[in-house]
Amino acid sequence: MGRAPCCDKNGLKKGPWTPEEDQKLIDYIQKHGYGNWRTLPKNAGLQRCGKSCRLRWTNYLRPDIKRGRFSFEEEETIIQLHSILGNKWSAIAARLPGRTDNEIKNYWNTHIRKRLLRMGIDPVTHSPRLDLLDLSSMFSNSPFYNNCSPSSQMNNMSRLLGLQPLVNPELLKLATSLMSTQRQNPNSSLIQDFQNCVPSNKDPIQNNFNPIVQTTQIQAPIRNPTPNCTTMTTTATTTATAADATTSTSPCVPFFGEAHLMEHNYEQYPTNISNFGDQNLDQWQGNGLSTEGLVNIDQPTSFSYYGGSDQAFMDPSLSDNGQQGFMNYAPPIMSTRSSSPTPLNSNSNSNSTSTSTYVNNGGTEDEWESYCASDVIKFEMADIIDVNHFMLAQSNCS
DNA sequence: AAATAAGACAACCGCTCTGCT
DNA sequence: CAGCAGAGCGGTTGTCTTATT
Repeated sequence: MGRAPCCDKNGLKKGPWTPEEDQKLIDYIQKHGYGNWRTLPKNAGLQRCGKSCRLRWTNYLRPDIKRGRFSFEEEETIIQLHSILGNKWSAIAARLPGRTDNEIKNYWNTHIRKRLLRMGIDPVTHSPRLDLLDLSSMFSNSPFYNNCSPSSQMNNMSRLLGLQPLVNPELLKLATSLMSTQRQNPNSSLIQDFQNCVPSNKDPIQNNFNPIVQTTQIQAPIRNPTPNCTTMTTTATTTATAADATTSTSPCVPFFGEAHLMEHNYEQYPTNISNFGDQNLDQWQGNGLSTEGLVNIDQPTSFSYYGGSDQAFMDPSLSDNGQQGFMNYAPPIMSTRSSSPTPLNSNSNSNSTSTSTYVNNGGTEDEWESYCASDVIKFEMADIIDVNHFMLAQSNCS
């Protein structure tokens, strides 16, 4: 038996709401509260269906709705959260007080999405749209290319994409090795393991996404800089969901990290994604990968951006007494251009001063776009940590 | 100044999922 | 377990404003 329609459509008004209708709805809800949307319009004297009333209330009339243009900070937050949560507009809206999911969705589709596309950023993956530039096929038939090492191949591609300084050659080495492995043996268990690590996405665009990016995604640095801090490990050979994640409070020991990842003996491919240590980070930076513009997501107070100094990393004192599985990582999250050196989501009450770094102090359009391009090291946070956990921690501290 | 196109935003539609009874 | 209400989502349409011709 099918579900009964939410309303009898006959005689019910559609289209834009009039001020009178708005007032009726507001008056009724102020008197009786909302709920039972099916009977509400009749009781309120409205010729609307309950769903329409609910949407009008939640998207427009609610007293805590903030109208007006989105600020840079809000835009930053949307992009960050979207890179973590995807199209979970309500979850994103929950982190943007006064904004509704519909409003954010519309803003995303009409502004942010278009802008990212113009800049060559895939708004779904938040990564450069290498899928549109399948350069590997351009080179794959070239003797020059075939004689190159995988890292050289990727470096060449990166140069063509203007990404040269942004990607750790060692990471590229692995990625390209994986590519070649995949070419030679598409059913390679290693490739499957990698793909298992990368969250499946029902979005066909993402499903078609170039595995170059996907395989590099899991290698973003996760860092635990101090002893006795909470670490989080995930199982790389399974889908790395939050349920798979385990935490421990054991002293931070050197983790397998990048060097381990670079093992070309794929039989020994690590089963744990662990932290990205100082040495690795230094190497990362030494290879020209700026930490600026990378997001420190472990802070329970808010997102913030790495400033480039070590102080910008996690302070155990901020990690909820080590009970939370916070971790630092260099995620896909890009920084949008900031017009002023204002800490992103700076919370005046936050004790995260050491991590309240600034959004790309330069602030030119080119710089902003280059940060977007650096997003090649996308890290699908949502499948690594429990986003709700993270969000809860955030709200606990806000 | 008028017509048209483009952009932005509000609202709707159809569907799935969840929680409650 | 079935039925219902509500929430949420992606996609789409309608309306209004602004820019362009």
